[in-house]
Amino acid sequence: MNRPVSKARLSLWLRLLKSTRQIETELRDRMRREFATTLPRFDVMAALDRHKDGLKMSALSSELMVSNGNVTGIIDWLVRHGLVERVAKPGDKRVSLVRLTDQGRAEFARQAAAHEGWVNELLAGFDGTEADQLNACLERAVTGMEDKT
Amino acid sequence: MNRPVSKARLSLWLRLLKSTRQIETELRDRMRREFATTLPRFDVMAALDRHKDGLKMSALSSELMVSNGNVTGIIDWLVRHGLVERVAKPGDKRVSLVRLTDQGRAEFARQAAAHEGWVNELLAGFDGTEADQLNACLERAVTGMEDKT
DNA sequence: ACCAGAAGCTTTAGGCTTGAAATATATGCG
DNA sequence: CGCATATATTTCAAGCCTAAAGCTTCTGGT
Repeated sequence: MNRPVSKARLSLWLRLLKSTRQIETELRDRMRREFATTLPRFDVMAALDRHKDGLKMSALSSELMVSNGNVTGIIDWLVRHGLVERVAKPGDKRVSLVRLTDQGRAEFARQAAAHEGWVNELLAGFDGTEADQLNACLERAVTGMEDKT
Repeated sequence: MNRPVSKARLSLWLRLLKSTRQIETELRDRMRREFATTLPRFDVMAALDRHKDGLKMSALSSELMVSNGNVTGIIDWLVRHGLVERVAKPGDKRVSLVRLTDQGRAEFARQAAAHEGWVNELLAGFDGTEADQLNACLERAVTGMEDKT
């Protein structure tokens, strides 16, 4: 039927979008019901947990691929609730490093365990090999994309 | 290194999220610069273009996998700008069918052509076979997911 | 030392998104 | 018919997100 490659790529893009949205919806729902929190807050805490010695706001937003100003509000909330603290960086008053409090670390550990279980369940359709292959495939293809933007 | 399968799935999920976000960001940017519009508006118009004889609001939101109330505001905007019209369904005053106007159809055709080109360019890292395989793989795995939700 | 420009963060305006409540209409059962 | 229940949509409050503008602080060249 002579389907041009651009149609195949468009289909793939729509599928990618749909799958991601479906999984995200399910995870958001469980996060809300089980922990009364949101996915963006969880994502921020996950990034901070990966960087125990603190992250700059700009590093945080680029790691999460969201805009700079956006993170401010989420961090404000986490600080208000005692899960995160801002630490002035000695020698540069512009920078505020941000990191989990002990309470934040404990809370995150609870959430992360559940989260990993949910993802494992939702992606049960992929076995280990398949998951690794897909991961590599996406990484390769989308990494090459960055030049063009 | 005995990496459990749940870690592979978690990695895949993070990769999926990151790739999708990256592509979405680029598409949003181009839509804004070239057509002064947004991705959600484009998505709505695309759905309406696929259903020439009109869609119920509820069918629209379920097709796009977004919440019911959400679509109302987007449709309001499109109606205000003459791209979409609401048509009462005879025999059921609750329902309002919604469809593209001639102007909407023309505008969408312009945008869709550019959009397909952009996707084709951004996903150039996948050849046709690979795109089809990935598409099928995602469809299979995520379709099986739906039971659990 | 001065100061132009860069770097880091926050604020703001506008739009998207959700879940829940509210409104309006339809349907079926007694 | 009369009314409970279901269906279709909108409204609402709260939170997420972006781009752009606005602070403050640093840095390097003169």
